[in-house]
Amino acid sequence: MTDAALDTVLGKAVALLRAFRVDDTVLPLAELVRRTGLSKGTVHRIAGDLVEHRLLDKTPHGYRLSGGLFELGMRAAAERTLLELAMPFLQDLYERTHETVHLGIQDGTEVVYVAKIGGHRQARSPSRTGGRMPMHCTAIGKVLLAHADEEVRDGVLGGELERRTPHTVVAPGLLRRQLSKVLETGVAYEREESTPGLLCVAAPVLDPDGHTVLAAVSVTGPVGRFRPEPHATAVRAAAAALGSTLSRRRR
Amino acid sequence: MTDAALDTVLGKAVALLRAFRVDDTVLPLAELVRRTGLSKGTVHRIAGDLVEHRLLDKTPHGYRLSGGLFELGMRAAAERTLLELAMPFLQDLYERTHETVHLGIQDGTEVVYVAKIGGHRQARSPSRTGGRMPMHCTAIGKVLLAHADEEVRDGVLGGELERRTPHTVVAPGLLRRQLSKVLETGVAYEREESTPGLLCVAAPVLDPDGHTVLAAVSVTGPVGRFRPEPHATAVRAAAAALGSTLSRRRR
DNA sequence: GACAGCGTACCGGTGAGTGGAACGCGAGCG
DNA sequence: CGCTCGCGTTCCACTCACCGGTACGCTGTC
Repeated sequence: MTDAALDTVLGKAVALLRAFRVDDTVLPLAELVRRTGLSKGTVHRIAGDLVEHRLLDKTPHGYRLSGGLFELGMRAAAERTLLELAMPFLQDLYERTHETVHLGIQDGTEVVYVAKIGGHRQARSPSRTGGRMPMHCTAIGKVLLAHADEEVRDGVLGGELERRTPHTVVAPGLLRRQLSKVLETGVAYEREESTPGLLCVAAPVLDPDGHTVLAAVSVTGPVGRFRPEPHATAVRAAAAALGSTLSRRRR
Repeated sequence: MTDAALDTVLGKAVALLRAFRVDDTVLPLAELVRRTGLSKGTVHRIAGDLVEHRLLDKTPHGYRLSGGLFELGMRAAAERTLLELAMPFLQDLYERTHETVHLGIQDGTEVVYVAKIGGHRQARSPSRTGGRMPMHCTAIGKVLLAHADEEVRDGVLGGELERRTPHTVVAPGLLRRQLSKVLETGVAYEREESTPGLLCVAAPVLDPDGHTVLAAVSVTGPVGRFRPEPHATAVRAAAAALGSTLSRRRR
């Protein structure tokens, strides 16, 4: 899982930033040394530089990603415009369902969540804005996968399908059948396949011209009170509306 | 306005990233050269490196901040936890008012917006998640300023108060009186002081123990249909509830 | 067809960056 | 109590990554 070249200052700096995993808040120097494999002196200096450049904060217990990085991240063009245009639709969808609403895009063989909104009673899901999940075991992932390039689809289906719960679909044949059903019906379901106790419906945000997926929208709720099927049309409608807004904006 | 040292690779790289202003989407190489003052060769190389490290995307028309940066930014500890904990309250507030809801924190002498949610009919405001505004002419800013350290308050009031609209309060005396009223009443108002046509109410998110401001919440709407006063109690309630949640979480 | 602006590529000198070693400190433990 | 271990910090001499000037090719525009 070690990524890019560490032989340049920049590479090391990025590695340092990337050493922070999604639920880390503050990491001590030593931990950074361990994760990056860099020498103590180097980490000390680079982390210091990053603090000066306001990408890291130094706390008594170690370093943490700073608000400057948050600001910078929110300027990322694609994600931000998608987020801003989508917000009203997600908002409507939330109001209609009062369940957790997600907006996700594809990146490589994974899903990246661009937005997550929910109320007080929201289902405890491990997803986070800016977080990642595998495609094969989430509703959003299945939607994206169903509409993805054949290459990506084969890549995912060909690789090892991680079994995250007893319900995770790991048989490529079954999954493939689910995906073609997604294309027919316009919605994908997930039933405790990524996280025990969670159910989910998702629909694609399509570019009406190019027939490509831009993103996917979903509604998630807990086993018990929540049934995904009744929300299918609402999710599909929200996603479709967002799709036409996006393509209108594009010209 | 040129910030940190450009004599190190890292400084240059950060300068390149920071060269993207809030509403830039894609910047050509030449523009980056202009903004950073670096030599063409250097920009070319560093931008290329940043692309390899997935902090920039290269498009036919130039470079843009990439999704990787978005992901990284969403891991910034303080902002993310604040955002996640606040979301349900903001959501409630939006549902109650159906107007644009903001969550902002103080950074130096400015406001940084951590969240902005709104529906289809939202007021056209220049604010953006991750964006900045001056403190003296926004409702959130006034709230934060009123509760800020004396040092900060004096700094802002002592400096030049930018006149953004004809309604902007630039008289330090008047502003100071407004601020003490904020402390009395628990809400701040803005009436077309930052943007023509916009009205706003904001309330502080206080740490009940330390009596320090953690953030501020606001509701914004357009002149005409929107009157801020009726929403004062709702905003105050939402902010207070968020405050006690935050401090409960802290221990 | 000349020109201007852009993106790309190349290169030799040099100082920024390197990581190992050494230090002080506090916590945990026998 | 003294020992030790892990952590953060500082220092330093070597060296190679980085620099910016120069040169090239391409694409529009007047």
